[in-house]
Amino acid sequence: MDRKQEILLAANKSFSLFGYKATTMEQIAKIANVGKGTIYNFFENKEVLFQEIVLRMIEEMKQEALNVIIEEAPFQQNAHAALMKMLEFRETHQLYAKIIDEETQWKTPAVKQVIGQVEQAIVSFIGEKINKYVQKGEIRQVNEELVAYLLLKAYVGFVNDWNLTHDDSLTEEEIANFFQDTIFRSLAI
Amino acid sequence: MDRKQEILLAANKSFSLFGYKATTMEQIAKIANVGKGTIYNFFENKEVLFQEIVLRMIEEMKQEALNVIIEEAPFQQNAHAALMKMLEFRETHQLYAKIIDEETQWKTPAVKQVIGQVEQAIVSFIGEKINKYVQKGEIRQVNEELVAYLLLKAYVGFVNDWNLTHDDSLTEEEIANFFQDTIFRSLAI
DNA sequence: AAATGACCGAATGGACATATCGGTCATACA
DNA sequence: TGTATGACCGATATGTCCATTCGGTCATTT
Repeated sequence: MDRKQEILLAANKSFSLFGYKATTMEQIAKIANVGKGTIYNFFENKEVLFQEIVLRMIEEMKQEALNVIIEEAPFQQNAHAALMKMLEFRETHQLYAKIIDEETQWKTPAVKQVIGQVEQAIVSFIGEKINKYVQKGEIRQVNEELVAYLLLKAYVGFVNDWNLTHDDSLTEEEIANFFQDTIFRSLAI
Repeated sequence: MDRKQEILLAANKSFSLFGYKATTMEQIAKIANVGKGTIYNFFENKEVLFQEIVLRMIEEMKQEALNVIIEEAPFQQNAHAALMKMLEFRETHQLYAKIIDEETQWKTPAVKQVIGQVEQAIVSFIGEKINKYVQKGEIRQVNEELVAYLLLKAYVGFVNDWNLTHDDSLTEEEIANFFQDTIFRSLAI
């Protein structure tokens, strides 16, 4: 397999297992079976490597969402299906939320930038989809950025934050049905 | 004025100005014009003092909300009015979010407990109001806890988190109208 | 009975030495 | 000639003192 892929896999494994700070470039190199210097042939630095992994995860998630969206299906059905698909990866999302949170506490501008990029990537993807259905005339005219932002915050809230103050998680169905019943519903014409 | 009130005022001022850690009990005592020991006649420890301040702020907010709610008015109007009233205090809310966030980074169970209490107090207040309108038959039957939780997360999201990735804040009207247009709207029969 | 500040032990922060890590680059290698 | 590599370097983190500060107590005062 090509070295870049190996490095990404190794880094992903190490970040997931030990978090950002506790992962060293040497460790990644060892797992990937490459020299430390090789990593720097592909990635500018540790921060960028991490960013690349996160951004690739988002791309994967976009693809997963697109795979369950049926062009001719009504908005509600597609929204529900896409959300259920995302929820299949909720543990992964929680894990990355935790790692990014660990990074956040440390307040460098680079971290803020990563968070901004992640948020922007997700919000603009959701925003585009919302917009498509607005144009189709299937849902009301709304500020798609605000709706997308709300959806993201709600998702993180129920998948991640909820467990901080509640003993048991909400099930995928509870979450998806609730979204269906509130936010998605409010968009209907 | 009674000493407990003086202490609360002094502590509030100091926490707001310097944050939790940088505020010392001696400092509070000095501002309040009392001996340090006196504080401990009213509050078990620093953590509890802070908690008391936050919980009192929530009580104030509840009162402010109740003051603008008109018993006979429709749900949408009251929800909008209450939200607009809360938004008058958004800077204060942001400030306390920051202080609590500062505390959070430090991960003691006591902090988690405070956060839990704050969340629970807010969610159960909103939940009760939601429930009232459900019983009146003005809004759909929904899981009031989930709706309240969503409203809280959305509020914090737009008032607090939004500014982390955007240069300019949303106006009170933008936020309130958006809520009206999405979450509140979805509750209508 | 309530208020207080001297007092205590624990926690914090500063200073300094050491270790570790991110990142570079001269060399090896293909 | 271009890619891979690990020894090397400077910066940052970690560990270790010790002095100071702070949260919390309590004997004394009011």
